[in-house]
Amino acid sequence: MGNEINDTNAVAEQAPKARPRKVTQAQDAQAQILDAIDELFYREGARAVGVDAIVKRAGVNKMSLYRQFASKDALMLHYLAGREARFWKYFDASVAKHPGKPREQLQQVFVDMAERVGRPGYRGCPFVNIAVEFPDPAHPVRGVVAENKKQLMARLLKLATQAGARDPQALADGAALLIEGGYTATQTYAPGHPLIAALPQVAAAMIATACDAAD
Amino acid sequence: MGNEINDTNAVAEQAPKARPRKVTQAQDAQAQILDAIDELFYREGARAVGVDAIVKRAGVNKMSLYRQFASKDALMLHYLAGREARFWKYFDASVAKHPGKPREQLQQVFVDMAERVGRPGYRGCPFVNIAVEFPDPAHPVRGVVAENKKQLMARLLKLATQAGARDPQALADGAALLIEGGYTATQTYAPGHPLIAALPQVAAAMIATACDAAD
DNA sequence: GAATGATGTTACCGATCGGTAACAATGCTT
DNA sequence: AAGCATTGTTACCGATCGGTAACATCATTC
Repeated sequence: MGNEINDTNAVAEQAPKARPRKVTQAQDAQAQILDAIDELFYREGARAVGVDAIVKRAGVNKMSLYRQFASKDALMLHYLAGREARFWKYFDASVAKHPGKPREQLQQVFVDMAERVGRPGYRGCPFVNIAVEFPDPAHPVRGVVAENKKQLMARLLKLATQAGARDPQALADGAALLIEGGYTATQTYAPGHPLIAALPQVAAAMIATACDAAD
Repeated sequence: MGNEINDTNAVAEQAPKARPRKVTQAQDAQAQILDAIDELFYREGARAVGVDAIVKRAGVNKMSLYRQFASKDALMLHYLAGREARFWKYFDASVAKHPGKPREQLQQVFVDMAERVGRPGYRGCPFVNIAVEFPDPAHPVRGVVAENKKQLMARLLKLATQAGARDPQALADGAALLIEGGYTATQTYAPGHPLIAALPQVAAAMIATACDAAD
């Protein structure tokens, strides 16, 4: 509601010790912080990025950060929540391209993933990265990672079942391994490595073997 | 009242403080340091482990470390060299179990790997981990990782070719993706997750599809 | 206009980071 | 015994880590 932008640019009267001060709404600061960590944590790693770098990029003050978030751990949880939402947005978009055709849906997941992670500068799966950065399984971030992968496995199993695989769990396992492998290969090999481009074909062969009649 | 605490600068006259001092050979200290980093870097991550923790665990002095190694980066390179040797020892051991049978050799790589990485407390592929911890592709450690994976791909391609795959490169790509996926899944899922145990079966199906006559 | 609570700013905390200077003690060589 | 290089020890460096106290300034409400 209500008020206009504060005009801090009125320099008509310069008080001797009064310095123009930028006043930000709490929610604005929060949004800027979330934008900053989404970029910084992903690009450089949560462990490597300090709060000073975060506030600098967000353009807010450090105290503004700590009045919105309890700790850096809390920041990481918010970061992961945002990344998880984005992940499912991608996943659902792939599925939505082939309504009622689970086999094509599963295949499309790999096609879109290969396109996405194959781009130069791709930095890998944020869940994989943060799991590696925080080896302690009891660390809060590990819970978010586990939950994401658990739901992913459930979705894969559902698709494999709907696709008519003889052994749906086996196909879901294979798909899950290929997904983790595709993510990781972008870092150990390279985002543009032919291995990444081969991901859809490898998945296609796996799906075909699992679904087509053989025995 | 003491001014003896006050002067930390000039310690001229003091009682003879003869203290027993442990003297270690340089090579002994070096070996202890290498043992320490092999454990610490792998267990907690190279980024999370400080040199103070290293010298403490190695039982040597910090200066002894810096007289043997130029920097922490140099330590990480030594660590990776050791890990690479161990990796190829495992790989060659799997291959050696089936002389002259490339298809069984390739399969055995997955069987042994699943057993190894499925153990509780497994902390993932050291190359994957350090690549994630140091996002900058120009960092020295990334070169070691790239070289290891490049050689792995070459070995996989060789095995796939010898195994008579119709498209050896496709099989090698699939195998490489499964390997990366198996490593990573131990961290994002868990070392004891059924997904890891399913790795050999998934690989077996992939190998069969790639090698058995179809068209 | 005064009170009030939210925000901005500065300065600081203890701990740890990777790395080093300076010097005391040792062992080996001659 | 004397010299000498190597090793052990302490104490320290500047930078950065995550996090906070204290206070100045703001916007809003009474």
